[in-house]
Amino acid sequence: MAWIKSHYCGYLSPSDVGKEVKLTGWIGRRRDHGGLIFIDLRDRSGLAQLVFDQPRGVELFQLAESLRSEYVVAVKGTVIKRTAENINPALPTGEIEIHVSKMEVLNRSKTPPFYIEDGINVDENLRLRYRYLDLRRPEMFNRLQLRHRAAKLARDYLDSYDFLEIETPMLTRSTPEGARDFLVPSRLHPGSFYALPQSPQLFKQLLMIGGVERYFQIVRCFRDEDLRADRQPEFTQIDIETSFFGSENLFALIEGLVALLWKELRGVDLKLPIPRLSYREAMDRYGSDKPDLRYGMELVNLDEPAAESDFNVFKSALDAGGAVRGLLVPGGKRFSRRELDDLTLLARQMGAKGLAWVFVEDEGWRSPISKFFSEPLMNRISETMGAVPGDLMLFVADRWEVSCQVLGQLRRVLAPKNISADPHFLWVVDFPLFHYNEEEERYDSDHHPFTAPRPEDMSLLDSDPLAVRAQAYDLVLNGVEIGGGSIRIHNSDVQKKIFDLLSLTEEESKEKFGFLLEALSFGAPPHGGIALGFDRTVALLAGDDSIRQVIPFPKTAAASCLMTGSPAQVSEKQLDELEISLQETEEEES
RNA sequence: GGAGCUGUGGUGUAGAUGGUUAACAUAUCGGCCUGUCAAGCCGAAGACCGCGGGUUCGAGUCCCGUCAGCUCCGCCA
Repeated sequence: MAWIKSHYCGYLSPSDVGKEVKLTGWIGRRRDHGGLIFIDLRDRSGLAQLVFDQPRGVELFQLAESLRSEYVVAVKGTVIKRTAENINPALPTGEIEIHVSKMEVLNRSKTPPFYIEDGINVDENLRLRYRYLDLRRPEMFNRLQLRHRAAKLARDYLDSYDFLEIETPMLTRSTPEGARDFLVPSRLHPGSFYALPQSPQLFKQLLMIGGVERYFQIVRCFRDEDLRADRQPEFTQIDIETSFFGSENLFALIEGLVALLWKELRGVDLKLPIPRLSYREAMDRYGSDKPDLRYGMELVNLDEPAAESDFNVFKSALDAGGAVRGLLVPGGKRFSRRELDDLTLLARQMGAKGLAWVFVEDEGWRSPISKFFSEPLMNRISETMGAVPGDLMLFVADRWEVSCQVLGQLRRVLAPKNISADPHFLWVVDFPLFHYNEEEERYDSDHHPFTAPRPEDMSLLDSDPLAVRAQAYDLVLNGVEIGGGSIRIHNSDVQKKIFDLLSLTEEESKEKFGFLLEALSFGAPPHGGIALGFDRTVALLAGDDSIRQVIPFPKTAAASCLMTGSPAQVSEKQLDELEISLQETEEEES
């Protein structure tokens, strides 16, 4: 029997009744009644019920009796309409079944270690070790399919705007700053190493200088940092770069793309344009540079009333140029002393010196700090916060960033339980160009060293670098950063100046980035771009919390692959060819 | 680098305060069964409780260490 199927199992319908079909797939559940056997035949499309009984041939029936889970078979049979009482409304193909006339077992299978079906509850360990079995589960195949469709939509969309998909090197050079690089030793240059790209950043800029004008790439990136539910050592970006294309054009382009994805893949109509918040405002109102706008609980500025209190913690923070911010927790009276202690601990871990709390009751404040506040002041603060009896108010007084960030973290922890999954997109713009690196005692790029300052802030580069705003932007969805980009520096003098401010010596910047500085001096067009985190985007489209769900073969939290056993040791010969010797591992003496 | 949670037949779980034959469901194997779709009924086999120490007359249970998975902090331009 030829193994080409005439139909997919899951797409058979009453309109196929009477047809002779050829099906291929895997054996799912088997219901053996002795003289009558029902078998769910599964392929990537879904299930169809096969029926075997004695009168249709003893040999075929015996073969059907020998079938076990995950055997691979090809069958030929007739699509039959089920009688009314035998219809299974829970199954898309529940109105029909296949009366098999011929069957070939193409392969047998060991008993799988877990059920090949949706909604299973097994250790992720097992799923990762047997990922190929996990991928047979419909919900996993659907994720692969969703990912494919998202990629295809993005490609076609960008193609329609004249973007070219262009590949860039995977073996490139290590650059300072940014994440830790994955290094690849060079055999032809012993002692030298390639780095896998953290992103194609420099290459896409060089493509702009190369006259491409509109580039994109759905590309793997590598960062040797610790993992999270939304971070893998290798991940995929939709990487975009354009020339002669200001940030407004870029926003419109990306908004069109995400609207297309959500429309086609989720049936959701996004309201465009996507709202924008400056970094400053996002921090001030939500305590985060990627706020989740699906719920309120905005932070409240209490600088003025706090200054009038006798509470030294508030006053000294304000005197030092800091800020006092409040977070209202509606109905927060249910919090126990112990839960408050946990919140305080969290606040301390986030860098706050402490956390002040106030229960608002009918009689007024119940709080360890109430003695520092007059009655009118307490009322004024409650009013500013919008608090009513039964609510809990949390206050942090510290440096502005700390006050905001700590309460922003608490806002996330204390978020309402049943927030909708509706997509709330947001652009966060006007990031600072630099932040101060206390450890290294120098300025670091907030985004990356090729980000252009806002033109009106250029003069601040010399006087107050930390006040310079960048032409950088992040795309945020429901509290998740799904993309970020910037307008780049296209002038070699400005680029030199930035390198200088980053405390890169002329020698260093020439050594590491000389090719870029030279390229910028040959008529570099104004350009800029963005990269969307493809794994995160697909995970959000799929409604998953972890990007591992939408990556076919992901790594564990310790960055290993449980299926292949990578990373693994290599042979002496391989190391010799690379002139690499391993250090003796130090045995602990105890 | 740090913190927390988890680890018991193939799988998912139960095993208060330490007590001798580690329980249940499901899967598996065998038998019966012609309308099931989580098929049903009967029976069988299957676990040295992640690993290594320790405390104890006695450890799945308590202690220490270690490994693995997950989550978070640091880290991620």
